[in-house]
Amino acid sequence: MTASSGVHETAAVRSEDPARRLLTWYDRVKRALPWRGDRDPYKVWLSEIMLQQTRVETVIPYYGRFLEAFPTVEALATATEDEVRAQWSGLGYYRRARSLLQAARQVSATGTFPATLEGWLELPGVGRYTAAAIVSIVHGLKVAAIDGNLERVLSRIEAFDKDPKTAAGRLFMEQAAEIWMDLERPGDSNQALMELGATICRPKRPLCRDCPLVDDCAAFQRGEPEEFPLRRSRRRVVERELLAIAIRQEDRFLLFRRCAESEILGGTWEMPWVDATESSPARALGRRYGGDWKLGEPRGAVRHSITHRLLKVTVTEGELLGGGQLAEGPEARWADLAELDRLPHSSLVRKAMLVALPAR
DNA sequence: AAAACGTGGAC
DNA sequence: TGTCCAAGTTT
Repeated sequence: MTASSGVHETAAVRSEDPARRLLTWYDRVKRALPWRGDRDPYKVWLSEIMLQQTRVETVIPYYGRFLEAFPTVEALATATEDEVRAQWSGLGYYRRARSLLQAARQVSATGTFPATLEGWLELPGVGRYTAAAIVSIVHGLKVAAIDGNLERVLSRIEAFDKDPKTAAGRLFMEQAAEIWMDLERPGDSNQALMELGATICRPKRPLCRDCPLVDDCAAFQRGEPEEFPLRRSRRRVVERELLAIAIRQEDRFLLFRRCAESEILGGTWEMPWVDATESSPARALGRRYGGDWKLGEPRGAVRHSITHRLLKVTVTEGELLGGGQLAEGPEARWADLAELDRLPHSSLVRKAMLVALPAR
């Protein structure tokens, strides 16, 4: 690969080699993040799970609150799923919370955290990236943690002309990352590359003037850093329309707990909804939540649509007949507005609920 | 291998 | 307003 061109430099100029320059830059400008500078496996693990597909700024408050609620892996292991879910609420990708709890129980039963890449990979929710990040930071093992930042940074430096997500791309990334690994500080090498990707080598409008590696960057020399990394064509977004029924009692809303964990937002409390293509929404509601439903006629002032990614939600008023489901219990309960603020899926059901409020 | 999985910020 | 996409993992 092209980045190996620097290998033949003499020892005299070694202090200026790109990997050294990267670490020097990192030491100078790295952000002071709550999980930085702590090699406690529990904290590093937690931070890495929370950071999966989630921005640093989003994670910070959750990280602190979670540690207050569950200061140790033992504390987490003895928590209930609902307690963990409550701390995770709003962070997204709720499978992570379930996996985290399962993993905590595994670790607690074992008595100790893993200390190898393979050991970490056995924990649920810990994939190749996360395991690599943890062992490099916590145990100082020389393993590249290839995340989206690394893929972008390395694709640009090498002007790599393939999708990093392909098998060939992944192999290339592993080899390219190797060059940037400092034997003394593998964790910092990984974090430096990630920090560079997050703050300088951004997806859009990278700050190449401030980049410590600009002289090593093939994409910059071509004048088209934003063209990398190459990505396979996007799949078409298929929209699915849902009908959400706002069942109110003054300022409280009826929520249901859906049982299937495999569905979207599985296990969380939700507003009753059905697929909008159902020929008989009332009957579909009965199948989904039980009981006999009768839907009120949608009124213009109340009916409202929002679109969220693959979903379109239409809110309408409805009535629930047959009082059995109105009682609070494991399947149904009332929630007030304050609680709605703490519900996940804020862009979807919560907003749908709020627009269903009577006009002031 | 491709899809599913949440949310919020940027443009 | 719509699109992109972020410290990925799982099936």
